[in-house]
Amino acid sequence: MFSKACEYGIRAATYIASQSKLSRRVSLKEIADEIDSPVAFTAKILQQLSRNKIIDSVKGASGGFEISRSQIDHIKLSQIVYAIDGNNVYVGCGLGLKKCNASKPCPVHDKFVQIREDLKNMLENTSLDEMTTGLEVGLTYLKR
Amino acid sequence: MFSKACEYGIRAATYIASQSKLSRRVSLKEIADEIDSPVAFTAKILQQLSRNKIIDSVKGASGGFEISRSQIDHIKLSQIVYAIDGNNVYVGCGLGLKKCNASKPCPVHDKFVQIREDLKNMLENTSLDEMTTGLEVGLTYLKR
DNA sequence: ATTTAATAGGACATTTTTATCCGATTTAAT
DNA sequence: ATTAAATCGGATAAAAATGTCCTATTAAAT
Ligand code: FES
Ligand code: FES
Repeated sequence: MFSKACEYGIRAATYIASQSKLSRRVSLKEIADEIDSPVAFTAKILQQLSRNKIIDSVKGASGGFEISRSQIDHIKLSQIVYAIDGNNVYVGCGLGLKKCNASKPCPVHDKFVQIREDLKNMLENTSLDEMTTGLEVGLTYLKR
Repeated sequence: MFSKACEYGIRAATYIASQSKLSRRVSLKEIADEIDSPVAFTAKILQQLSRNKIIDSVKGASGGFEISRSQIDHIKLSQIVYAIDGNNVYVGCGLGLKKCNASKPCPVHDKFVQIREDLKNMLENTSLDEMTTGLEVGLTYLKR
């Protein structure tokens, strides 16, 4: 569904958001540990998210990653997925045809578009804040 | 969503089914041409489908690939996806946690499982025969 | 000023996926 | 029997995704 990079990206952003809500800036190492991801690879993904203004990075001693309260409320999963995996999940054909388009559809077009739209709507309607609510009370997890 | 191999596999099986309904056995070359896929790679995928009893292969001169009428009616997309991509699309966590399980769910579990189940149901309820119906009348396509 | 702890980013390595090549085998037709 | 047309299967190659390493840069603390 999503690339590994994207999965790590969502988990990382969610963890950063959860800690930012507690006014804790977090380090790369802590993030990788908390989401069970490879440290150096996670660093690359955090850079991408930072360049895309999804998270904030602070360099130097006592630096780390954080997300502002307003961003926590406004950033949706769809933006993270788009920043890392691009738009294929939103517009690509389920059978890999060069274009997905109702004027020359593949045999699963109608059924697939429904599912793709459901996924798109889910991602567009899920904020980082919503991602953190279960975490805070121990109902959901970022590793297992 | 699906691997390239799986996309080619579905398209190939659909094309073979459509021609088998016309009592035409088709060659690897013709299949690759009709679904716009790399010939040698497609050969590997057809072997997989053949070993999994999803299509029949006939060796030797005038050989090729075909699907029996009863198989066309009862093979579902889910079986093709499973044969090539395994079961991750049916049971995997959307955020890549090692296991997806309601007892220790990731933050998107509930929403993701819904979409995953919709996709699963769609694949389980779409037969190869249904895949071919639009093709036959020029309403759907396997390349563009 | 120096040290220390952190991210940034380029280069490199490994693994997986995608794709190609070629000889072996099978079967129909001659 | 020989030839031709086809799949089978192993080896290899190329590309993409995933992962690692190292140096530069930044900024706080001393
Ligand atoms: S053309 Fe295949 S999903 Fe739209
Ligand atoms: S635990 Fe992530 S989708 Fe179920």
